[in-house]
This record gives sequence, structure tokens and C-alpha cells, in this order.
Amino acid sequence: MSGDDGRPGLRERKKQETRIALSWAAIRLVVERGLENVRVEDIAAEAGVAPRTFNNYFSSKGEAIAARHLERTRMIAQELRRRPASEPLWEAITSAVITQLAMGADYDDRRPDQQWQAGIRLMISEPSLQGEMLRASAIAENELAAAIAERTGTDVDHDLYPRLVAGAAGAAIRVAMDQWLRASPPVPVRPLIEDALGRLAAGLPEPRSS
Amino acid sequence: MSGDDGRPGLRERKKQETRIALSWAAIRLVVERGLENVRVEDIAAEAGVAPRTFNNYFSSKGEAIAARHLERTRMIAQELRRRPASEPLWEAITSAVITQLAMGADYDDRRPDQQWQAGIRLMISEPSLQGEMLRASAIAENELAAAIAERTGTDVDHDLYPRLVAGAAGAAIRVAMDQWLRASPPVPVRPLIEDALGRLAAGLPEPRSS
DNA sequence: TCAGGAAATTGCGCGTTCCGCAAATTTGCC
DNA sequence: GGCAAATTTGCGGAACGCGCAATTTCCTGA
Repeated sequence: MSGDDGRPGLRERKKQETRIALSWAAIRLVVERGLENVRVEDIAAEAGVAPRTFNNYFSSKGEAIAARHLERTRMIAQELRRRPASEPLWEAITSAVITQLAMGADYDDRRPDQQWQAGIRLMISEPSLQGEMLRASAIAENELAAAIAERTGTDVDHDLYPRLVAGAAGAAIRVAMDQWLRASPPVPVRPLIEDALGRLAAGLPEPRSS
Repeated sequence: MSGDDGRPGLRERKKQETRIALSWAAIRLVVERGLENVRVEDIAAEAGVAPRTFNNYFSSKGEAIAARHLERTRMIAQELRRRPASEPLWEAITSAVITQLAMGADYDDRRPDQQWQAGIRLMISEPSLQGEMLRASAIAENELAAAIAERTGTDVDHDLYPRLVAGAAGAAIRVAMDQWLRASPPVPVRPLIEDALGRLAAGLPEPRSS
């Protein structure tokens, strides 16, 4: 085939597939049995590869579990770049977040996202996974900061602004997620995210009364 | 089990001492040789305890290294509670943060801030330590959120406000720290932190010109 | 179409980590 | 001084993480 170029490459695609398979397998098994009761061997078997291959993709169980979260949050920055430049910054950020995180999390397609919710819950409850998740979020925030810098014409290296916005947005998302998972009668996630990011955009006004 | 007064407890004090000794030993050795060239055995020897004892205090090298950071950031919440209630929230938070950073020389141990700075730089550069540091920050932010809720009369469980403020403040601190460590002619931290938190308090206005 | 070769998978082996368990030691308290 | 609880320590084993080299897969160019 001619066309050398930015094509994903057939081989590369297969790698991504096994990568995703390993990640989902890890989440599924650990949600079922608990982190300590799942060996790397089990995850590899579930994904149909040799145990050694697992460590060709991830250096630990935690990294495999957080990989889905990483990919998903990374897309927020990507989505932000697609938004029209005319849109106000916070609106664009909110839309990007909603598009990537909240879509299908509540209604209709429950199957795939129920796993995702279980994954988030898992990463929050297991102490040894919290760091892994936060690190993934930090990576995503760096990319988000770059996108914000581009959009606002600021310098991501010398100006605090884009990183502040990205970091604050990331924190707001985590707070909204946490609240979402803790709601004892389940509530939709979207309003929570809009609320959290909206308050940031409004300058975090102190609530009059609770 | 007689009077369990607020006494530190003679025994408890010794435990804290070895805990701190282990943590500093871990930081010092890893800064010198790199994470992969330091075994748990080395850290234990440096602190004067048996290898097995290390894992009675910490479950990993990373946790030991992040412990100093955790203790320090925890004190921000503690410091916030000491601030007069009349002081505006963001002023109080900024003062609390500044106080704890300036306190490094007196509180911990002999080596003042140079070790601490090296520790932070270490945790940022080593991928496997980033998560550990972020997790420590998250714990500190939870305590900060509780203190903020108390001060503002909000509910930390049902109102997003205190957690949003704590999370945003934590993000701002990390951005300021990052900038501090990257400054190629070294700059003082304090103005960076005041700048970052000040912008948050001002509602993150978009800068007019870079 | 097919051979050459790069890329990925796999098996093996080793050093390290982390933790449960129980004996030994230390520490606090009466 | 001596008992009881807490802490330290050594031992042992399961699991991990990764380097290395052989093997398999499959892309590519002639």
C-alpha cells in the first residue's frame, strides 16, 4: 500500500486493541474480586495473551486500570480544540467535558458505562489506585493546559493562567465525580459537572446559605 | 490505658521519630542515587532499623518519600483553623499556605528547605512517585475542605463549595510549585503562590496580554 | 507473489518487593 | 521489680517487574 502517512497502521491498531482488552480485563476482574485477588496472570489470560505480554503494555496492574481513565480524560483537550474560537472559554471547556465524560453515562447505553463507573469507583476506593488515577488526570490536565494556552493566546510555559484553569477544571471534575458516585439516590452526572465548572467560571462565589 | 489525655505519649513519640527518619533517609538516598538504585534495605540501614521494620511504617518506597510532603500539606488545613474568622477566606488560605512553606526551616529537621525542594523535584520527575505525591495532596485537600466548610458554615458532604475551593487551591499550589522549580534563574516561591491563589480568588480573569 | 526483515509475543530467570506469622525485645504501668 | 502490651525483627513465600533471547507474526518492497 502506498500512501505512507498518518494512517493508524494496521499493526498499530492491533496493539491498541490488546491494550484496551488488557485494561478492560483488569478493571472487570478487579471490580469482581478485589485488587488483591487478581494476579497479572489472570488479566493476561482474560485478554488472551501471555503473562509476559501484560508488562509489555503496562508496568503494573494500577496502570492498566487507570489507562481507560487516561484515554478518556485526554480527549477533553482534543475536544476543546474542536470548539469554535468564538465560544467563551468556560463554555467550551464545559462542553468538551460533557461530551467526553458525561455522554451516555446516565441514559440509554448503560452497559459500557456502568463498567466505567465501576472503574472510577474502584480507583477512588482502593488507596493504591488513587495515585494512579490522579496521575492520569495530571497528564490530561497538561494537555488541557496546552489547548487552553493555544485558545487564549497565552504561553503554557511562562504564564500561570492556562495551567491554573486546567488544574482548577480538573479539580472541579473530580469533585463532581465524587459527588456523583456518592449520591445515594443516583443522580445524573451532567448537572453536577455543569454546576462545578459553572461555579469556577463565576469565580467561586461563597454560597449565601446552604 | 489510664487517662488517655492529649499527651503525645512517650512511646508514640519514638514511633514518629523513626517514621520521620525513614522518610528522610528515603528522600536523601533516592535523590543521590536515583529511585531504582536504592533498595528498601538501604533505607532501613540508613535509619538504623531492620529491613522488615520499614514495611511496618510504609508499604512502599514511594509512600515513604511522599510522607514528608503529606505531613506538610496537612498542616495547611490545621493552620487555616487558627486564622481569625474575620479574615476573608482567600486571604486566610493564602496566609496558611505561606506560613507552612516558610515554616520548613524550623519545624521538621535540621536540613531546611534544600532537602524539601529536592524531594519535590524528585517526586515530580519520577513517574512512579507522581501518583504518590498527588495522592498525598488529595488527602490534604480533603482536610482543607473540611476546614473551609467549618469556616464558611457549609456542609462538606452535600455542598460542592468547600471541596471546589480546596481542590482549586491545591491545583494552584501545584502550578506555583511547578513554576518555582522550573524557574531557570531561581525565584522565591512566595510571590508565585500569592499570584496563583490571588488569581483564583479573583475568579481567574483572562489575562489581557501575555 | 514471495522473501527479507522489522516488530511483537512469548518463555525463562533473576532480583526485589511486600506481607503474614511468630519469636524476641522493648516499653509503659502498677 | 515484674507483668502486659506494643514494637521490632527474622523467616518464608507469593507475586511482581523486567532484561534477555528465541520465536512468531505480518508489513513491505522488489
